[in-house]
Amino acid sequence: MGNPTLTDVARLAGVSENTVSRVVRDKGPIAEKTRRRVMDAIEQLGYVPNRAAGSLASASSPIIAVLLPSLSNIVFPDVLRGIHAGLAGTAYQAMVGVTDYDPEKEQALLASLLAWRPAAVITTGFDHTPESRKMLMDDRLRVAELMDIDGQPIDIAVGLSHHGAGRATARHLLARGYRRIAYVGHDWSTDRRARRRYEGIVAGLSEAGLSLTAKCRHDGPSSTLAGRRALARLLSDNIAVDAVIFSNDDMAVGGAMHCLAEGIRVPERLALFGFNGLEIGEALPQPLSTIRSNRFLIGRKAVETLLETRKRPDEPLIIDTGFDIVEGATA
Amino acid sequence: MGNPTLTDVARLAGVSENTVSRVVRDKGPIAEKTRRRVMDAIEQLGYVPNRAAGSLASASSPIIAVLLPSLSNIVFPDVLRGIHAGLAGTAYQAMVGVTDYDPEKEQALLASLLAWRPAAVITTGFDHTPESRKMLMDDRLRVAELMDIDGQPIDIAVGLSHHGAGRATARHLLARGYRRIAYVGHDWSTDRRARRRYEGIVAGLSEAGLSLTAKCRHDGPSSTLAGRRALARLLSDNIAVDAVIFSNDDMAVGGAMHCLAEGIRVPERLALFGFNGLEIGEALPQPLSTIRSNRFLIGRKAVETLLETRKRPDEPLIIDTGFDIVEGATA
DNA sequence: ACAATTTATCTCAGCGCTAACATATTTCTC
DNA sequence: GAGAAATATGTTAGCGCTGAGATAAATTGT
Repeated sequence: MGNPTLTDVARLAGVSENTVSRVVRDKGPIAEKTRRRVMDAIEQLGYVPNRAAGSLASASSPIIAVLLPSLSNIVFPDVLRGIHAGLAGTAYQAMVGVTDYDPEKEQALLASLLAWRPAAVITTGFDHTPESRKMLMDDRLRVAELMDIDGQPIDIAVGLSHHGAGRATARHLLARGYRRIAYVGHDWSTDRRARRRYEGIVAGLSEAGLSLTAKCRHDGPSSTLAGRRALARLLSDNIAVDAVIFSNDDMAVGGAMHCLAEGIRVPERLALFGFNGLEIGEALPQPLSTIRSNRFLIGRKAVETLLETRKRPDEPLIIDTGFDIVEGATA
Repeated sequence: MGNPTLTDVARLAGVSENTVSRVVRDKGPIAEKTRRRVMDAIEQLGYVPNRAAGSLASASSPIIAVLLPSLSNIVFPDVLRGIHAGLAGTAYQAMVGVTDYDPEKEQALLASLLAWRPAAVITTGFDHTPESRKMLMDDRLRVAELMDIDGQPIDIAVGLSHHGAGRATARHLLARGYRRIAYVGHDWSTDRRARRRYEGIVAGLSEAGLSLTAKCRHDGPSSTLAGRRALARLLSDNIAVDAVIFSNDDMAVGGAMHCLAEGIRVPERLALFGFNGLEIGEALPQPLSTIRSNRFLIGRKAVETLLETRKRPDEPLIIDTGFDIVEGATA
């Protein structure tokens, strides 16, 4: 019983423990002959280094703590994919916690993840409890705040301007001649970025001297079903509307389904616009007009930047992964 | 600099290190008065236990290694949600690796995750390299193999019978009077469970003396777009077909989109059937007929069962989370 | 060929915690 | 109120690895 340890390998290879350690970590000069001998011993014993011991001795662990608000729609799994892509081939491991958009939960998870002395923390947005903020302020810790860049990052922020995306949406629809624009959204007490986009939309319209013709907010998380129902509700008020901006693609796809079911001609009678650029939008009978957020890129870029240097930059760094308007056929 | 340690807390509280350790881990008898004193000291110093040290000393870590084939569609994030739900409130943490359906990658990730001496490993399916299998055989390690139960588990398996689900699909369509049934699928060299369902479909049809009227396989991962295109291709052959079974809901939703775009009446002219029971299927103009796989439950149940007892059962345990036919309106 | 480098390896203390056992303190029993 | 039993706390020896510095071996320059 008991897995083989460095000592076992060292004994078998006839070298000191430290030499084995150096071979394993590929650190410091090693004679090729010695390396081979050590590698053979490792192979023979099936040695797997004990990371707990390594972390303890080096006072740092190859762990990246990742705090995501949710895994319920594909957005954050996409970010997570990006994170894993950035981590692939390194010795680092992601340790994920799900906060359910709750800063208190974030704080609790953060405390428990910090117990591993991670090399970095990846979290979302700029809303943290004061306690969380205090923990994240520690200069020895790298911190990435993802998704949003409209704020003051602790260390680095990677994402896009949601206000800008909202504004771009408004301008796009205005340029296409739509004037009676409505908004269909979901609960943004949790999803602050949806709110930022909304504010951007309002700002964009107001620059043209306009405002939203109507709005309808579903009181809960976004979903296709919610979008479908919310659009139905909005239209039942019989206010003249020629375009609807949805809080995201899930909602927008639901809206498209409502139009299909009710025979509402899109975009002639009603234009639809989403946000995120999900694959499902492309597969609709008419591809959804939307804005592509580069979620995978956000995750990957965050990891790459964090691993680039062990130390924080002098000034908080903002990495804008941008967004693209996807023309589609619904607006 | 340097975080406060057990020793610091012990000194401040005027007790021995071990007492602090026992308070922190809530283990062994502690006088209420002592506990309070220690807690105060912990609070005052902002002490966070070092898990690396703990793991080293106790030769086990509160880590659950999770190996998922993909994060690209919502299926595995759903499982992961279940895992996190099961883990919430415990001291355990999930450490996730993504294998891209590649047993070699699984093996590499497994080796690297084992370096943390996790309490358990959660992986998917029964296909592992011999080396992986050897690592998983270690009796001190709990192992859960998720998604499928048609096989011989190492320790426990949690999931559903994909063969059974395929068979149920065939029977359901037969009972509804469909006879010319086609199959539209994706690449199953990686996704073995899709293949098992296919085999179940064939078996179900064959019990009624029938076989598939036509089939079309997209050479790549499943997606809405792939489903849409594959159905178009299938129908372009002009073979009389009155129902199509898709390898999963992503593909089926794509198929539904094709029908919407082409004005094919569903289910009168063509019935559609999926697999998974995704939310998007419910939001279609006609709710998709499909089979609900209880993905969240699979993840949660796996964790709960693993944490129930530290030791493996004498006999490999199979936990059937079942499946439900979702009637829908497309078949 | 001898010192000055460079390269390769070793020695050893200690990271922060836990397990096992020893010891002290309180509570009960008759 | 003495001893047994239960409860509460302390002592000590590592867990397996890494970092710093010491030492040895090979290479270079002159």
